[in-house]
Parts: sequence; C-alpha cells; structure tokens
Amino acid sequence: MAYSTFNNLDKRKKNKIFRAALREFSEKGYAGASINRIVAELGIAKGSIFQYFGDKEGLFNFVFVKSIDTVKDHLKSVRDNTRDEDFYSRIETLLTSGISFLRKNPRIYALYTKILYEGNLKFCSALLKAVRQESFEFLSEMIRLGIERGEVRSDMDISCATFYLDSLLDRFLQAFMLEHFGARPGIYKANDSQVSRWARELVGLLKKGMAPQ
Amino acid sequence: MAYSTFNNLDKRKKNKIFRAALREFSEKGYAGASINRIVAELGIAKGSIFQYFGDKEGLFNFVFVKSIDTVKDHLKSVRDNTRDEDFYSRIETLLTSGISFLRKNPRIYALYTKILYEGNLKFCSALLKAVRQESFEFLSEMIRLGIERGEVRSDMDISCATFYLDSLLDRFLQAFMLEHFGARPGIYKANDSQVSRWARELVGLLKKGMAPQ
Amino acid sequence: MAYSTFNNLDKRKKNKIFRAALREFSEKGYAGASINRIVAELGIAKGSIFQYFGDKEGLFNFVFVKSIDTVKDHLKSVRDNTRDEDFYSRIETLLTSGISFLRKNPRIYALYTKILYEGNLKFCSALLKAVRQESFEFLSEMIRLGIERGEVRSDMDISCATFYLDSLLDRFLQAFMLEHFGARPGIYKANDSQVSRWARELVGLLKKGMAPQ
Amino acid sequence: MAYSTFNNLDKRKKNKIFRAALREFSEKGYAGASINRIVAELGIAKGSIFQYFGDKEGLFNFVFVKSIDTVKDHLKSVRDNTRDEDFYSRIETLLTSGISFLRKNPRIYALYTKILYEGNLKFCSALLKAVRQESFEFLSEMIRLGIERGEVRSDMDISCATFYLDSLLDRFLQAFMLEHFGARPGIYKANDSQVSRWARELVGLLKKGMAPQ
DNA sequence: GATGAATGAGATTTCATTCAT
DNA sequence: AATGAATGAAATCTCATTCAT
Repeated sequence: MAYSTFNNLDKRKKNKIFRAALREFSEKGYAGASINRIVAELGIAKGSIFQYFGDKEGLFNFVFVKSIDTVKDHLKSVRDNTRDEDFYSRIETLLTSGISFLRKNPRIYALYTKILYEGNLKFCSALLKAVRQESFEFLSEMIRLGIERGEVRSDMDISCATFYLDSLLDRFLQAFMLEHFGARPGIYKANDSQVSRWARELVGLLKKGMAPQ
Repeated sequence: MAYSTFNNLDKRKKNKIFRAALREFSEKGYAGASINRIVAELGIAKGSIFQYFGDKEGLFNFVFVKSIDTVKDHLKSVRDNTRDEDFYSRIETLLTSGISFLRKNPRIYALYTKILYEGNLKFCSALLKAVRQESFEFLSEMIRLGIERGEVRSDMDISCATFYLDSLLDRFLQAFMLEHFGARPGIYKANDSQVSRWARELVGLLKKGMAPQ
Repeated sequence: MAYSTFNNLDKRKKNKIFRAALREFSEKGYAGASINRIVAELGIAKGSIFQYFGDKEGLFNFVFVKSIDTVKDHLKSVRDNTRDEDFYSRIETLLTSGISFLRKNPRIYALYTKILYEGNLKFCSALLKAVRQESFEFLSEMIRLGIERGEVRSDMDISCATFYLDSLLDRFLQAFMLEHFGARPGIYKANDSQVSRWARELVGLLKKGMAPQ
Repeated sequence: MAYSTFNNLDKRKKNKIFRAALREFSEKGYAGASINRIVAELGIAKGSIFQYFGDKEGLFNFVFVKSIDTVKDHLKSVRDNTRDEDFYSRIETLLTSGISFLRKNPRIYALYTKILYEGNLKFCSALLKAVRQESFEFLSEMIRLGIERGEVRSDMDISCATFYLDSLLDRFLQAFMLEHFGARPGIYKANDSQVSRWARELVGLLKKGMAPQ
C-alpha cells in the first residue's frame, strides 16, 4: 500500500502526511484533490509523495484504508462496550458516540461520504462494500439479539428494520457533518446541547415502532 | 442565468444542450466535468457555450436550477394528487413515486447527490438550502395534517419526526440510485418487484411508531 | 491522424510544425523527443500541439507517416523513371538517387533508422513492416525482370539475392547518413565526388556475381 | 571508468550489476534506461550505483566497454581459428559464428545497434569508431590475404570490397537480431535451420563476384 | 562503504477561457 | 451569432543526483 520508503519515516512525519492528505481528499474529493497543494502545505518535495505511494491512487488508498480502519475500531469498541445494555440504549449510544467520533474525526466521515458519492473509483468499491457489509451485519445482529431478549417485536423483517436503522443512523451523522463543514445548508439547527435530546427522541420513536406491544 | 443568445435558440437545441451538460455534471461532478467533452458530444463550438452561459459556473447553474425545478414539480404534483389520502398512504406514494421519478430522471437525482456531497460550490448552497427547506416544510405539513386528522400521534415532536421521515425517504431513494448506477456497492438487493413490498413494510414500521395507540 | 484543428491551419504553419517535429524526433528518437522543445522552437503554446494531435503518439504518427510517404514517392518515381534501363543501371540509379534524396531529406532517413532500432513502438511496426515489404517486393521484381531480360543469372535464389541487394543499398545510405550527421564515426570517407565512383564499383562487383557468364 | 569501490566488489556481484545494466540499456537505449529500474531489479541501493560509477554516463560506459570487448574477443578468436581456411570458408564461418554469438549474447548486439543509431552520445563515438575501424581492418586484411593466395580477384578495389562484405555481414546479423527481439517486422523468415543454408548461398554469390575467373 | 530519503527539473496532458474571423 | 485556434496554468508522474546517517 505504502512503500517502505514511507513506512521507514518517523511516526510524526507519517502522521503529518496522513493528516494533510486526508484534509485535501476530504475537502476536494479524489479527482479534485491536488498533490501540489498537499506538498505545498507539508513543505516537502513533490517527488517524495510519489516515492512514498507510487501515485495519487496509492496515496489515496493509504488515506482511505487508514480512515476506514479508524471507523471500524470505533464501531467495534461501541459494540463491545455496550454488550450488556438493552437494544434501545445501544442505539442511543451509537447515535451520540457517533457524533462524538465525528467531532473528533470530522474529516474521516467527510471523506467517506465524498467518496461514496463521487463514484468512479473502482479501487474503493470493494472497501466501501466491506464497510457497509460490516455495518449491516452489526445492526442486524443487534436487532436479532434485541428480539431474542424480548426487547424488539419478533414479527419484524430483519433486513427491512436494518435498512431503517441504518438510514437513520447514517443520516443523523450526515446532518451534523454537513453542518460542521458548512457545505450543506443545515436546516436542522442541532447544536451540541441538543444532540442527546434528539438522540433520545429518535430512540423513542423507534421504540414505538419496534418494541413488542 | 443564461444569456439571451441561449434563450433565443430553438427549444430542441436548448434541450439537447441541457441533457448533454446534465449527463456530464451528474457523472463527473462539478470539478470533474469537462466542457471539452460536452461540446464534443454536442458537436457545437466550444465558444458557443461561453457565449450562452459566460463560464462553466453559468452552465452548471443553468443545469442545476432546471433540475431542481423538475424535482419541485414532481413533489408538488405528489402533494396535490394525494391530498385526500391518509398520512401513511401518502408516505407510501412518496416512496414509490420517488422511485419512478428516479427511474425516469436518473441523472437528476445523481446530480443532486453528487453536488450535495461535493461541496465547494458556494453558488449552489442557497439553492440546496431552499430545496431542503421546501422538502422539510412539505413533510412537516404532512405530519401536522396527519395529527389534525388523528392519523398520527399528537405527542410527536414534529421537527424530530420530520427528520425521521426525511432520512428514511432520502435514503430509500439513494439505495436505489446507487444500485442503479452501480457506483455504490449495493447490499440491499432490492429489484423492481420488491420496491413496493419494501415501501409497504417501511410504512408499516412507521405506522407502529407514529400512529396513536 | 491529425485533428481538423491542424488540418485547417494554413500550409506554411503546418509545414513549419512538421519540420520542427521531424527534427526533434529524428535527432532524439521517440522517447527522447520533447514536446517542450518543439513548441519552444516553434514559439507556440504547448496546448496547441495537443489540440492538433491529441498526444505525443499522434504527433509522431503524423510525422512518421508523412515521412514514409515521401520515401515511397521517391521509390516509385525511381522505379517508373528507370523502367527501360538495364538491371545494373537501375541499381546504380537507386544508389545515387538514394544519396541525393538523403541529401535533400536528411532527417527523414535519420528518423527511419532511429525508429527502426529504437523498438518499443508498437504503433510503428505495422508501418515499418509495410515499408520493408514494399521495398522487398520492389527489389524482387527488379531481379525477376532482370532474369527475364537475360541480364541476371537464371539460377539465382531470388529471396537470397534480394536480401543481398537490400543489405547493400540500405548500408550504402546508412554510411552516408551517419557521416552526414556525424553521429556515427564514419570510416568510409566518401565525399560528394566519390559517390558515383563508389556506386559504379559496387555495381561492377554485383554484376560479376549476378550476371550470366 | 568504474571507481575502486566497484572494483573491490566480489566478481559475482560485479557480474550481476553488469547484466542488469546491459539488459536495461539494450532494451531501452541510453536515454530511456532508468537507474531506478536497474537498482530495483538488483535489490541494491540507488546510491551505490552513483558511488560505483559516478553517474549514469559512467555506468553506461562500463557496460558499453565491457560489451565491446566481448565482441572483439569473439572476432579475434574467429580470425585466429580460421587462419588456414580459404577466404570463402572464412566468410561463411564469420556469418554462422556471428549468429551463434548473437544467440549467446543477444543483448550485446542489441546494445550495439541501439547505441549506434541513438546518436547523441559523444562519449561513445570514439569507441564505436574504434570498433568499426577494427572490423574494417579485419575484413581488409582477409581480402588482402585472399588475393595473395589467389582466392580473390586481384583487380578488386579493396576498400570497396570491404564495404561490400561489411554490409552483408552486418545486415545478416541485424536481420536475425531484429527477428529475435521481435522489434523489427521480419520479412526474412530465416529460422534456425535456414541460417547455414543462407550463409552458404550468400557466400556462393560473393564467390561469383569476387573469385578470379 | 552502503543506504535510501529528499529533491526539483522536466515530461506529458487537460482544461477553462479568450478573441479574431 | 457562431466558430474554433490559441493559450498557459496546473495536474500527475519520472528520474538522475545528492547527502546525512
């Protein structure tokens, strides 16, 4: 993925490069990103990037994989840390912790959506598919467990419900991200203090639709 | 928006130019679109585009506004034609008619999402904001009416419920579009025959969450 | 081969571009040629070349095909103008007129050899093959006719004799070209006045080998 | 030519470097050769090459001189081993042993022609000139000896005959090499079994032209 | 002596934009 | 009004060469 030339660099420099590239790609997308700008910001020679990553695609891949891995780690930790909570509480945690992840790593989520909608990037689709698959399975499993524990109605179509949950969660994050970057004209004026109230309300709605009566 | 030189063209030519530009922008995004390719496909002189629209931004604006208008017309017609149906039936119609709009105008929806996530386009954000505002008000009004008619629980937070609906509707379309274009690795295998079943199931879920008990 | 943008230029400009490109390619070969240098010499914008020919390969193709055509025309005129001479006289004419062609078009022959030995140019090999085929057939036919007229021994292996002739003719030109360009350390000190003497002597040698006794 | 750092390496490593560089230069020519690729193939540090040879030119020089020496040794051994054969038999041996040398050292002959026609290499021309001088003297001497022994006509212009022989020999090798490498579109379909037949036929032709009658 | 990270000049190519005809 | 030739900035990428370790 990255050549040994890059791996041999010291950690601070590697990180600096990752951050600069992430910033560029997340702001401009793949096609719009300029290696010229990246190296100018970093203050290194243009050739170095190509020595590290071979080409633009290589640089992007490095950034994208590292970003995806960060997301996966986040999801895994949420799953593991909420194992004993009930279904609706887990959803609420997913929502609020998602926002706090997004606050800490705003560019990662921005990169993800930019790439998702940019299309044209054959070398990403396998990764994107894997991520979505994982998230899909994660939610399905949560629902299945919720049914088992009697927290969720047993007559639900699981894939339909997963879609339903996934939409909601993803959109919840998108709404905040687009506001955070000012790119999308936010109409949901949710500021920091309102996030948890919103999360609670959404979970309330979900509960009405999904809990056994 | 477009100069008089353009407005004076005959309708067929204007339409041809719109379609070619829409195709390019929806496939490549704003930055990735190439006026070279557009004029090559059209077989007209490059200078003409600049005479008609001033610059790339002008051309894009023309395409974007016209696309947005088409969407607005669609929404308005759905609203007007379903005025007498009950709340849940209206939602179901929104879902299925949304899909059929998307099938007829795949590039318009593609353009909308591409631009939404591409960002960087100051001159779009007002338009995007207006569209979202409109759609938001459309849904809010539907909910309010639903409550009035006793079809929806009266204790709902309307903006929260609007968000909830909006997420679901938008994501429903996105799922189909991304599959239609093959850009996003679909994991929801919804083919033609399944659309209405899915719509019905989602509405069922919504009903459980939103209907008075 | 060349886009209409180029074909529409006035003849003087087209010729100027041809000459500048021929010079660069014949001096540096395909890989070594620099479009930067060509446009600098011409005093035109870099982009123009790409508008005319699409890419470096396109420019080269144009130059190469035009050069080859010039050679073919030369060969054809020699063949037609010497139809009534005897075999050995035709060979002598080939040698001396070859030299005079080379004096008038030194870069064309230089281009031909450069490319022949540079290899790696898939898009040339068909052309090169065609040229060699043509020259091969031209010589074979001359020998066949020589035999028919009783000027050449009838027991000759024609393809062997063609190889033999071809070697001599080609090498004769090469020797002069390499001296002309100073690229190859000439050891054959043939100056202008000696060319025809050499041609006569070589033909004398050939005659001893090929004429019936 | 090569710095002591190189000369102090063990023989196997020196040979490995020679082979890798010969391969690159013979395939791509001087300008097209890439030190990057050479060191990548060798698995040594790029800096080492510059420590051994100073610069690209130095590396090339080393490769070229060593290659030329191999050719000279070959020629010398043919000359010495055929001293007692008659003139025409020596020529035949030159042709066939030339082919067998080329089969054993295809890259050396390829390098020689690539460079000969690439030009632009001031530091080669002295070497090339020396080689051609040597080969020229070798052939002249053979002819002189042939005349002395009564095998060759005594009225021959020796330098003309040398040119004649040289053309044939060189072209004979070229034809095979270009076919061997597939670079030049072969029209002489000579495969392995035909080489000696061709050599015999060419010698027959020569004999007719050169032997006293 | 060997290493390989850093460099920057220079290559090909694309593209929006201008402007004379 | 329409044309399309001309432009040059900026993009990606390659490569010989240097030099600190």
